[in-house]
Amino acid sequence: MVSILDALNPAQQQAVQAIEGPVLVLAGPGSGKTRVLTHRIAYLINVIGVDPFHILAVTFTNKAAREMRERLEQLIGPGPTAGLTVGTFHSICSRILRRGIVHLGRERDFVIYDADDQERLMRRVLRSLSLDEKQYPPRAIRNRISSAKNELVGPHEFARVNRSYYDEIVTRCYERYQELLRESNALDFDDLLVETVHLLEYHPDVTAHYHDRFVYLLVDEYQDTNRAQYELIKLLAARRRNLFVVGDEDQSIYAWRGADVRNILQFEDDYPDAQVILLEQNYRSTQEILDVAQAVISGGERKHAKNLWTDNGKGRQVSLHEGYDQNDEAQQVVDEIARLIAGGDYRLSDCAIMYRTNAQSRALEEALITRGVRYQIVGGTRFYERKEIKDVLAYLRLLANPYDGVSLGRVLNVPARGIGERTESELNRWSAELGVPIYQALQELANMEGRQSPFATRTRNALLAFLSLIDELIDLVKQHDLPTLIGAVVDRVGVYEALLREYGADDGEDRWSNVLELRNVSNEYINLPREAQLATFLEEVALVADVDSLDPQKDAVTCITLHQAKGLEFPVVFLVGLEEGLLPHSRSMDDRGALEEERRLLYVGATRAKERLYLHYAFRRITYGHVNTTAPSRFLSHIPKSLLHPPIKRQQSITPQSTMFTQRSDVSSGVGKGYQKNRSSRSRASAGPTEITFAPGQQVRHARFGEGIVVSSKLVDGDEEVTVHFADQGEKRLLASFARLERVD
DNA sequence: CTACTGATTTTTTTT
DNA sequence: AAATCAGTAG
Repeated sequence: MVSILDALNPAQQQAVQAIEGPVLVLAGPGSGKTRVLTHRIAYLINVIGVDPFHILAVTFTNKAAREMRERLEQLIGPGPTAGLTVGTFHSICSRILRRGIVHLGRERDFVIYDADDQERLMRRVLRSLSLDEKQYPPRAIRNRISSAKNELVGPHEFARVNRSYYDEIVTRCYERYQELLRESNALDFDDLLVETVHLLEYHPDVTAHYHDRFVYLLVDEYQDTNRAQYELIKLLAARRRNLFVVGDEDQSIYAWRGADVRNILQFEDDYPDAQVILLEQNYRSTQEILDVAQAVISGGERKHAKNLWTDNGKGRQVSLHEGYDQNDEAQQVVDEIARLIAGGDYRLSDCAIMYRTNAQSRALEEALITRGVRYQIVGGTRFYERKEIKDVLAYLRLLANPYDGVSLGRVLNVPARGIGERTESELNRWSAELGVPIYQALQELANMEGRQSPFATRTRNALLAFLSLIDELIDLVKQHDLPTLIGAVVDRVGVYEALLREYGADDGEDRWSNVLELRNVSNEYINLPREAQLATFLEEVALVADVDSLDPQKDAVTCITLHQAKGLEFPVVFLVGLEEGLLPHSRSMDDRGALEEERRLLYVGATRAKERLYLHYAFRRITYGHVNTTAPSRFLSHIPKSLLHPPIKRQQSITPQSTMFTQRSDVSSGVGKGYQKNRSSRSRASAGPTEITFAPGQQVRHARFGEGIVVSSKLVDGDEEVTVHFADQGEKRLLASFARLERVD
């Protein structure tokens, strides 16, 4: 009991022990706000005696939720945390909606559409309204609708407020889009929030239920909540008013996604009796790092300036480095990492490289590969966004909900089965005419006499063959557990053959191993009741974020975007690409608000560092395939020279151009080859019949499961299936081709 | 309908 | 530099 308050400073204690009612914690970076949240929950449970069942904590990512749970278990033991609800807005809304499904006037469970699905649906909308995709880009319209939804603006109100001709088009799309969503039994990402707010607004009994259920509400990263999330919280907290929010206006970096800092700035207006607690002491960084961060942020406009301080000591000076180009920049970073590791003070996992755009990771990746430095990369093309994965998932979603029009459209001709563009649009048109989902239209077609059919016999047969394939697969759902089901679907559909045909042997095998990995992931759902496995899997797959996959145990350098780095910390941080056009990004330069957000992004990045911070920019950079000379970021000019280690040129000094060229071409060709070799050898391992390469007793390491001992190994479907006993996880069966088992000697 | 080829466009950030 | 698109031959 004492331990809950023991390790906290007075301000933190005050927050943790706050009496009932609204509480606003304004917390600077590294001030232990996550700690305060965790300890607050522990305090509520252990000291106040609150049933964890009555506590709801909202985090920004699933990873943060998981970590909070873990720390809580360390603090008060696993038993008392059992009934606690911790999750992201989206996952919590998804759960509330599934429970309240009957109020939504839907009979079936819904599927969740991600950005890609949204865009496909929008294409269908545009086509059905005979609008030109060139003139009205689906993505732009989707964005428009998405921001409207974030502000809880429905089609009707949208039309009322926005009256330009273009907006009239958007309104029509919005309406049709919603119709099609409903027909597909689908909700898009934004709908999860919107529908939940509506559910609570229009169903007082449901709200009452949640008022009884969630007596204590805690929200992290409150500065990044959007209007819908704000309303949701307001509704949930209305009766009890035990709302505990934590945030930092200086770390608001999601305005482009609808986040509204006013939510945190006006908290005291919303709740005049709110206790406000300021956490200014920083426990993370050295004073030198904080000074630089402060200098960056003070250059901007902000409401209440915080005064960050630390007693961590002065630490090393932050350094600023100019590279010749992005490859040189990457080289400098990797050299420094190698130097730090060799010095023995740091491990690879202590180092993080942060950048503004995902595209910047490529040069870094190449440099890391050439030097043989292990790394994990967050972002880029996410696993669940890969085409082959989305295709398989589309089949699975279709089995869970055959009315899902986007998924149906996605797999209708994948693999190619003679149903082309023409047939597809005719099918769309026809089902719209009937006013039924496509799946139902196909069923009608099956019941029709051949000559009544709007399709030529050959086309009709292709469509009916597809329908019976789907029906055949639907029958499998009840018969198998999830991994077996996925195996069966993939097999019946002929995914492997299709991938080989489409991408050639090497890439096809790579993609195939992704599919096998998907099946592997599904193993985690095997203990659920069979009928819940598929739905739960699909839901969680839709809501995972990329940071969620970050493994802090793994000894590897982390490469991550500044946005995703929020909430993380590393002893050593490299911020790269600090140039005009990149940070601030060129797309943010003409808007004052956006520009300020870029500044905060740099601030967030700098404050991730505990001990060492390196700032990098390049003299020139290749973008869109051609070379541009760059200027150092304007934000750097706000940092007093005295705070920075004088800019260091490359160790050998900037060598004559010719040397630079030889050096770089060496590097890049080396990378090319190394990378290729790497890829193809991985592919070969999974191609066709292989040999057994793991022997019982062999010590191995897996990224997620840790170290283990090989129990047995056998050939299955031309792949090596290794059974490994892991110390923490028990026995797992893994496929050698993609599990990336490392041998430990 | 599919597969290939050359032209054109594209990246900001993500739950 | 890579991905997507449009047009064409089979």
